[in-house]
Amino acid sequence: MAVTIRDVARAAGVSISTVSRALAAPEQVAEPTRLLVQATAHKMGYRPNRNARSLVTGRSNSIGLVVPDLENPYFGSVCKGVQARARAAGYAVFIADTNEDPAVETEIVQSLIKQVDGVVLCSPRGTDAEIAKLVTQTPVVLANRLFEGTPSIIFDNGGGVRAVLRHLVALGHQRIAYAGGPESSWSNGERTRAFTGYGAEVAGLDLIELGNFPPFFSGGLQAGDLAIASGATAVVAYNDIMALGLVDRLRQRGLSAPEDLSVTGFDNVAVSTFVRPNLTTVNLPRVQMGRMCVDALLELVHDAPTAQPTVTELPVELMVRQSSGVARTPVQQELLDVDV
Amino acid sequence: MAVTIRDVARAAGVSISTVSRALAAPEQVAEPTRLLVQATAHKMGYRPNRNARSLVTGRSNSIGLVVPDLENPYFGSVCKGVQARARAAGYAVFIADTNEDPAVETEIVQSLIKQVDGVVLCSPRGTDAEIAKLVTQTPVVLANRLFEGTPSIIFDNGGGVRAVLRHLVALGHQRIAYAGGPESSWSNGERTRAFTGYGAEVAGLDLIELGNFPPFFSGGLQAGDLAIASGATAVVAYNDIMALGLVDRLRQRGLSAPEDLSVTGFDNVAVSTFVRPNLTTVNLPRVQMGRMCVDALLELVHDAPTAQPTVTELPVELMVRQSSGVARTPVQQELLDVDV
DNA sequence: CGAAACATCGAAAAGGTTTGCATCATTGGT
DNA sequence: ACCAATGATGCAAACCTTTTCGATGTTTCG
Repeated sequence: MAVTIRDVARAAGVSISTVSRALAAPEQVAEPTRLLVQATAHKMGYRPNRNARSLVTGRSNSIGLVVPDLENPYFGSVCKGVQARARAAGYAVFIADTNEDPAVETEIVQSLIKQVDGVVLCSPRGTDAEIAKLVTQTPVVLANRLFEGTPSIIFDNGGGVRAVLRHLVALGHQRIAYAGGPESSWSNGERTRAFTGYGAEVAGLDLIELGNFPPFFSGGLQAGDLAIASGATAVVAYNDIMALGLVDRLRQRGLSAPEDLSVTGFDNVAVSTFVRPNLTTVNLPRVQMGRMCVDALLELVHDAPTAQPTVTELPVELMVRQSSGVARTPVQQELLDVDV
Repeated sequence: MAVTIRDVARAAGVSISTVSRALAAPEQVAEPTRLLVQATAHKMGYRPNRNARSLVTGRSNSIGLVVPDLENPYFGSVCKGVQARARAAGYAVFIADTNEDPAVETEIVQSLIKQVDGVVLCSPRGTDAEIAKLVTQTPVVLANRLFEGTPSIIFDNGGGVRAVLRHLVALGHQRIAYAGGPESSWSNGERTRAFTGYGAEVAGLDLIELGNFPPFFSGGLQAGDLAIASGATAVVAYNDIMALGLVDRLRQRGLSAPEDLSVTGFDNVAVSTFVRPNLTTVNLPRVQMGRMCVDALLELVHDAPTAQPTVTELPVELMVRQSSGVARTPVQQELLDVDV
């Protein structure tokens, strides 16, 4: 059915090996032969069987991409970057959605390993032990997660949080709350740490952790009431969707952002500019993260022994928009005075 | 390095073929042997080399998924469905993002063909001729597009539009505008046709086409002014994001939905419930679409000769929310009277 | 002119799996 | 007790390619 290298060889009157070389390593075969072979191959529409090639070379020219949830636009962006860069490098991309389930994650990765040259693990939910086991089996690059000895691409979460806080402080906020994401999330840990750490850097701040919430709209609704009750004048949300929920809960309670409470998000997902008030948030270069993951992975695949694992921290950018404003002075601050 | 079928065979004290059968065709091997082999294979962490398998069977057990834009949550959902179902069936998924570019689309599909058993083409932007050529080369299932002789999964666009219009008419709207999406979009064609067609079904309606707009927030902003100028009391937008833009433009002009103008969307993307007013829209079961694409494709791959191409129309659901309300009677209708 | 280096190409192995066919044992029927 | 049928398992070919190694013929240099 399909035309094989054998057919080409016969048609061109040369050996199989010559055909292989004429196409893969042209400099190793004499000009006339090379031209003949290339012409015949092209005329017959010959395409090397990638499976056969992979079987002998041990390389598949494809990579795996594992994400927790394909429906989440956050990961969609990363996927886009990964796919684009991989394609440019001649690699195909296997995609896997773990449904946020660590068990599925390990299982799915295991089944991928055999058919790819390496894996990009995006925001992995698995334990360190699981990752440790994985990295012994195949080249791995981590996104949004650190693991000793494995190349990682991460965002400057700390820088983002500090930029937000600096911005809020400049607006006169002193009592600021943080509405956290999932406890198991690595980036939430980073952001929480940066948040509380900022208290030591800047004197006179009153930083409140509201707790951990599901990183969805509903989580923001929950956090909203706590934020109001906390007496804070500004809330930093773990991500944009939560910030949206927060803003909405404020409105439900007859309050509004930024007049009564400043609200900030994280991620800068598209929707943050589609709503009123536009969300002040931190832009994360997600597509670029995808691209860099591929770069790091291919480097690992090719120069495996020499390359030393590095962690790349991508710069983030504060996007000041409408949901943050000057701290309100009235009621709440007076209450605070009473408190003291 | 990796554990092969040979290792398992040696460890279990059986032949290679027995191992192969014990795992792939368990009914062909005696109970005790089967259990022994399965146990050893599992213990050793044996995973069949898919390349070797594909080489001999001629099947890759993987499918290709081609989408216009991975960053678009619409396609993210479809991807999720495709991936989940494919995985359940033991198939891996190659993903490809065409960047909405027809040229890239054909190019990328061609490079995929040789390494997959079939392709799911989601909302293809290419011409019919390109699709015609493609379907001769590999099993193909189309999503959001019809092509003679090729299985397709589509949404009941017409039903969705009619449901929206029925809803608006019930609210007293008579002069209704449609803000179209890209001219080249198949589903926009369907929706436009249903929109204009509804005028014939229901007497006394005044249906206005505002034109074609980019299916983004910016497109909605553009359409907003035209909608206001049209004197319509309700606008049906091609999709949710445009509807968001429309609502925002209304607000910028000092108007609001649904008081001054009812606005409806299409797709029911997550964000449509995160905004005020919540968007009245049409829910499309996108994840299910992904699943059904895989079902159709695998059927095609397995029973190729017998199966006759079918088009499956997925039911949609009108989600009535806040952005649509009773038609306003004042100013605009009086102006209309003058007009007549 | 001879030998060594080189350029070119072919033969053959290797890669891991599936599967048709052969073999062997067991069972049931006569 | 023998034969046929059935069931379980092993043998070996085949899938298509890359790549090592060696063979052959050619050039270069001393």
